[in-house]
Amino acid sequence: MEKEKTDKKDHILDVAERIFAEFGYDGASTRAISGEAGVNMAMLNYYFGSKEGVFLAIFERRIAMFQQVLAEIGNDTSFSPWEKLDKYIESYVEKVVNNNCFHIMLHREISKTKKSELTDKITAIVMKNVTVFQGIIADGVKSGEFKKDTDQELLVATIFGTKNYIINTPHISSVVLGYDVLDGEAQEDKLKPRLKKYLKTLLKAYLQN
Amino acid sequence: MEKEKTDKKDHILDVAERIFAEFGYDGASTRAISGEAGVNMAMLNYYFGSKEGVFLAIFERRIAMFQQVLAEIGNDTSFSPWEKLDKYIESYVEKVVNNNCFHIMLHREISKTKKSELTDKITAIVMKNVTVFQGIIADGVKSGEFKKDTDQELLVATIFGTKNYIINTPHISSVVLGYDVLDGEAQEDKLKPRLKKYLKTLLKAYLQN
DNA sequence: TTTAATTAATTAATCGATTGATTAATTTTG
DNA sequence: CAAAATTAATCAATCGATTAATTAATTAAA
Repeated sequence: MEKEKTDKKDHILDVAERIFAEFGYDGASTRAISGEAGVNMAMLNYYFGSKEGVFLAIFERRIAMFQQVLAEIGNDTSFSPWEKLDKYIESYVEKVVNNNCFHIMLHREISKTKKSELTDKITAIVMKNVTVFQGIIADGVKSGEFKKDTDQELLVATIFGTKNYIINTPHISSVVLGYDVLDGEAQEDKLKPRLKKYLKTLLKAYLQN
Repeated sequence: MEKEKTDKKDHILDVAERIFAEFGYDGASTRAISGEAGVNMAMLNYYFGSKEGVFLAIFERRIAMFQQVLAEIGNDTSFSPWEKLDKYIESYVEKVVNNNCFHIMLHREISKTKKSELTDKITAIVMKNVTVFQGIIADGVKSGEFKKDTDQELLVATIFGTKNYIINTPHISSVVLGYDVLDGEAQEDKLKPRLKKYLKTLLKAYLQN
């Protein structure tokens, strides 16, 4: 019973995540979400309080995933900067591609120039990831393993931006790459390994002495 | 009079572009747009037919800008691949930063996974730019000036993605870079030259033999 | 174990507010 | 005067949210 309820809630959040990715936060109506999820509209408010509550619940559910990535690599001193970089790329590409709906939803909201409670919250979450990556780069430069005269900040934009471009503009990137980047099978067979390899190569080209 | 009318229309589109960037297409109400522009709400429909008409009018107004970039460099055979690349970066960074509201608005809409007439239109526009860039890279590889074993498609994602990340997630990139990336003065003094230089360096590192 | 009481889950109907759009009347312009 | 521009008022539709009533599930009492 307790388990079933959680499953039902999870099902609603799964559907909501997809609908938010399809239509955007404002474009996704609670009727569309509840209808697609096969539950009464009032259940959304019963479970999550409000539409924004649904949105935030999706976030809370995924935050754990993000922080796991950080915990894995973050302050592990047994790895070299290059190894850390590799592990970070591996782990991050994996998580982002697997949760592309959430990722698309997140970035659509954060791209609103008007500040709000929501954009602040999202910014804080994303910044955690950025900071870890920045730390790895900074350490590598400090220890002399990475080239000195690099633009560390814009390199951040490149790594996250490349990944965003592929995931967040699927209509474009699917044409460029020649296969549907949102298709699960294509992601496993083609996109993930290719993207990992490319990002590593790119970083090496730019950071190597 | 004819001139004034055009000015008024342009003013409305300027305001609408900003509001769309702030709140997204669905989040931006026609009342907010007309109110901010200081015109009666009915004028939007009188001039542009509908809310979507306003949105499309913004596009039509900016498309010229995009195609200008293409015309400048596109098929000019007097430039070497490296020169073309330089010019493309210069021109593109300039246009995108100057029209960041439009750019944000465009990418928010194109990130909707659900296909629609609108996403198709936007995709077609963006693809024109992508194709030109791809052509420059392909030519360079063909002529032997660029390294052979590169991932040309993902390099596209990197160039456009880096720029997108800075412009489309201003709350993040402003923190990372240390200044407001949406501020006109900071854009001229810091962002533009830095971004141009970085992208050229990055391309050189990845493409040079 | 059966039954009564209590809580949780779910539904259909409806609320007021806001949305984009339209109308008809008015003002401005040529 | 005639055409274009502009306004205030209002339209139906949709939005998120709430209500009160009903069913299902859990617990307590006998």
